[in-house]
Amino acid sequence: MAGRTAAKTVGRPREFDEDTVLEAAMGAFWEKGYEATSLADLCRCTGLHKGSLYQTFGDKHQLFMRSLERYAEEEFRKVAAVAFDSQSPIENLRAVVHKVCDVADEESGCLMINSMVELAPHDPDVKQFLLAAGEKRLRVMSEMIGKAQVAGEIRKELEPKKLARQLMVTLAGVATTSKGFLQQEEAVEVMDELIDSWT
Amino acid sequence: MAGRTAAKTVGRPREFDEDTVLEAAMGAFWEKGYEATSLADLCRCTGLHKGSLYQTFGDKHQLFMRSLERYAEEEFRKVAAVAFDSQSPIENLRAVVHKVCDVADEESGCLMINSMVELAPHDPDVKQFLLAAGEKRLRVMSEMIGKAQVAGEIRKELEPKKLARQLMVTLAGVATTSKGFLQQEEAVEVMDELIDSWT
DNA sequence: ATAAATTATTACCAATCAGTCATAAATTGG
DNA sequence: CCAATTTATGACTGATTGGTAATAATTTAT
Repeated sequence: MAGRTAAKTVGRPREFDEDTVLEAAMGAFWEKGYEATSLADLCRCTGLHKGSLYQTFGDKHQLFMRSLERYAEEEFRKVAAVAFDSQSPIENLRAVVHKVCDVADEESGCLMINSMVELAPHDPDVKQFLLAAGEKRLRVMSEMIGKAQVAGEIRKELEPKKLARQLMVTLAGVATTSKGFLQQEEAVEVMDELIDSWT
Repeated sequence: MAGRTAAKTVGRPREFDEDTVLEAAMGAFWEKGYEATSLADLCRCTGLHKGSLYQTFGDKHQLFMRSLERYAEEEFRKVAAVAFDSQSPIENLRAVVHKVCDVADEESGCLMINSMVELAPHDPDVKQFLLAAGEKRLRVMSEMIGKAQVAGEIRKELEPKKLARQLMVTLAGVATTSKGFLQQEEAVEVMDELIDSWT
């Protein structure tokens, strides 16, 4: 099995770090959207020539998918990192939701939501990926809500699945309205008020 | 002042109805987004040559703004039309919200929300227009919520402005997730559950 | 040193982009 | 009929699009 660093291979070695390049490309797609980001833009922000970009990632669409996947992983990691800070399940839920609200401190929003709006209806790859990512997040939130109910912090007559869906839809709304129409503090307030109504 | 029908003027008469053309253009922007809609697309769906398009509406961006304005007016008209059907203020509010949920029966979503995500952060004209449209809708909803409180249908300790914001953010979430991730009946359920939590 | 393999760079491609312009056609007013 | 005016049409831009191919550079293995 190959080690974590690049195995010695024949041929001219790469002069760039694939992950660094991917992050730069992701940033461009995140800020401007898929259609509005040209290959020239991607070359500019990665420092690579288009030849290298194509050789490494394939075409623009494949590079985008890699960017989207990378974004989703990174976002999940950041959010999950605060999911066990407290002993109180509902506080953990709040922490997770607040973390998602970090999208609202810049106007780029969330790459997943941006792509859902711009691409999902006409791009099967994007749609399939976002469906899976959404289901995963829905599962996690349902679980957290269930735990909070066991701890007596959320009313037991409410269905975790429905509450999780409520949470997801509202968070999607936060991600879209954060593009210059809702301050971060307002986003947090909106989410807190929703969760408060469950106690 | 000119009458409502085209005043007799010198020169070759138009062979198309400006409003019909505008509606066709709006449909294209709605379905594919601004960047992904080319002038060739617009010519195809309107039946006009680009020369006529430019002479009548100016450039692509102006045509888009006209489309967006038209969409906003039409949407508001449709929604407002059901705002007085019942004697019960909260039922009227529900009817309005359900009407907005009509966006969820196709995957094109809402042109205003689509534009908010795709364009608002980098297009001052779009942002300004959407800010005004959003404030108007927030005002209307606050008023309706206030009336429902007077009628004793919504708890009086809740602030209408905050509830209206809650409604708007959740509706924005419905519009984005309706692009293949949320069924219309689910959208209605989400909105109803939110309003139920206020009673 | 040389061959093989891989990457970097440049030149190049057809297609499409938004936008303009000249011309033809159709109307009204005189 | 003729002049003025407006619209319809298609030809025409230069720039940019995503994508490819040829060549130069750099490495390892022999």
